[in-house]
This record gives sequence, structure tokens and C-alpha cells, in this order.
Amino acid sequence: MKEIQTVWPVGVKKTKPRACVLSVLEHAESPLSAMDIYSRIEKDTSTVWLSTIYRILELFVEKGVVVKTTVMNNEMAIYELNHYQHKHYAVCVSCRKIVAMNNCPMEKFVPKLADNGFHVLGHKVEMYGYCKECDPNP
Amino acid sequence: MKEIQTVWPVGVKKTKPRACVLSVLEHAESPLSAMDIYSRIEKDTSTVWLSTIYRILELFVEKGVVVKTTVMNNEMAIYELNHYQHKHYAVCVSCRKIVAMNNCPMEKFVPKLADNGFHVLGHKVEMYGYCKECDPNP
DNA sequence: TATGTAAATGCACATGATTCGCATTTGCAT
DNA sequence: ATGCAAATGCGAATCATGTGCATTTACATA
Ligand SMILES: [Mn+2]
Ligand SMILES: [Mn+2]
Ligand SMILES: [Zn+2]
Ligand SMILES: [Zn+2]
Repeated sequence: MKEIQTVWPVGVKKTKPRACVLSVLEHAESPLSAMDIYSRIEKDTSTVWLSTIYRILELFVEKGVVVKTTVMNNEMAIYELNHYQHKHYAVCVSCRKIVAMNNCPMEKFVPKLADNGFHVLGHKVEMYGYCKECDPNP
Repeated sequence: MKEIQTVWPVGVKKTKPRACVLSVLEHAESPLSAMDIYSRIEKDTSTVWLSTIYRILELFVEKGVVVKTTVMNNEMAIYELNHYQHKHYAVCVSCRKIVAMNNCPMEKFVPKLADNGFHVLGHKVEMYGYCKECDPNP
């Protein structure tokens, strides 16, 4: 496994389980669930308990190095390194593959809300459909 | 409680628990969770078990009379009558109130997806922020 | 209108993701 | 090297949701 090194979050004790989780996330090609991370650790390094992974992810999210999301009407949460860029995803309804979206529909959009005093802080956009491999009518 | 009467879904046996659930949804001002529905039934009519409510909701969704959604990174699912109109919501991060959005940013938008063969079927848009009552800096 | 039958419900218990508690271990300041 | 607060291993709890099965109910038919 290649050695990529992200900046270690400040004020966070450097332990083996934490390094494992961060390493897995550094090598991930798309967001991973806690269970995904668990599986990917076992292979080459020491085993880390699932509850510990949850605790580590919570810490990393709090420190801002990791972003937590969910896609497709609540299932498992997924986690990825925080690249400090505004992002959205498309999800394949068949194989659940996650595909990045490189633009955002909210840029030039003013929402009309029923509560006209609503103070918008952010948004979430998600596309769903078939990825190239799963499309029944391409 | 006023008598509103939606069309009863075709081929669905008319039972008391089902009528209760539908009635609660007819009188709801915004989407409700299964537990919300459970609470609102107890008051005036007979009690319906929570697992039964889940079964009824699943049936109604299947029959197309009810729409199931989730808001704000997975929690409880929420349900509302299907009014056959394209909708999105804003959610208050403080009180969790749900506010309808009356326009859609995806209308004139072409997503740029990493998988260029992705076949888009639909989308989900969600705003979050403070409702009028909860806004700390109005 | 009485009755038979498949389907719906009450109720208890299973599930699966996530969290919590506590004894043991570990990283790091001294 | 040593001590101590903080992190982890491990089990057991939680919480929304789903399942299994005996009993009850809606509705078709006589
Ligand atoms: Mn956006
Ligand atoms: Mn839309
Ligand atoms: Zn796919
Ligand atoms: Zn609010």
C-alpha cells in the first residue's frame, strides 16, 4: 500500500488504529462506510474493533479532516477525507456505486421557501439512476 | 377531526388501522414519522401497533398513495400523502421543522458526472438552516 | 344475513447500524 | 524509564425498523 500522508489533525494523539483508519481513507476511491473501513483494515494491518472505528471517525469529523454523509434514503453513513470543496454525488440504484458530480445546481438559484424567514445555511443535492454498467437501456 | 376523504387505494382491504393511518396523514401539515403517526392515532381512535403502522405505510408507498422520504443525514423516515407533485424541503437544524420549497434548482440544470454514461432517473434536493423562530441572527 | 377463508393485526421477538461502559493498554510528557 | 490521562478491546445497550405466528377481521359467496 502506497504511503500517502495527509496532515495529522492537531491535538490528536497518534495511535495505530487512528493511523489505520486515516490510511484507508487516503487510499479510498470513493466514500466508505465504517464497515468498509473495518474490512479494509483487517487485510494488511492489525485488526481494529468496529466500535473503535466509529469513535475515530467521530473524532476526525469533529476535527474537520473527515466528512460524513449519507446517500439514498437513510442507510449506512459514509465517510471521506475532507478536501474542502463543495461536492455532490450520484448514486446507482442498482449497484449503489457513488459517482462524483462536478457542478452544483444551487449556484445561481434562489429557493422559494414556504417560511419566508428561513435562513439557509447549506444544501444537499443527490442524483440517482443507473451507472454505465447497470443501465438496462443504454 | 374533520372528515377528509382521499381516494382509497385500489385492491386494498379497508381495515380500521389502515383508515386511521390514512386519516392522520390527511390531516398532517407536514411529513410524519411512523412514531408521529402512532402518537396521533392513540388520542381519539383505537390503538394501532407500531409494527402494523410500518406494514401499512409500506403498503401505501407500494400502492403510490404515500411518499416516503428522509431529511438531514439519516434519522427516521417520514411519510406524507402523494400529491403527485415534484417537491423539496428545507429543514431547521435547530427545531427540525420541515418547510416546503416551491421551486426546483434542477429544472434548467445539466449535471456533470464523473461517470459520463450515468443515466439519471431523479434527484433529491434539501436545504438546511434556521427557521424564522430559531434564527439566532435574523 | 350467516359463514368460510385469505389476509391483516397484535404482540413478542429479531435485526443491523451505531453507541456506551468499563477494564486494560497505550502514547507521550516528565 | 515511569506515570497518568486518554484510547482501545470487548461486550452489551439502543433505536428504528422488520419478521413470525397465533388470533382476528374484512369481504366474497351461499
Ligand atoms: Mn451544491
Ligand atoms: Mn427537484
Ligand atoms: Zn450501477
Ligand atoms: Zn427552527
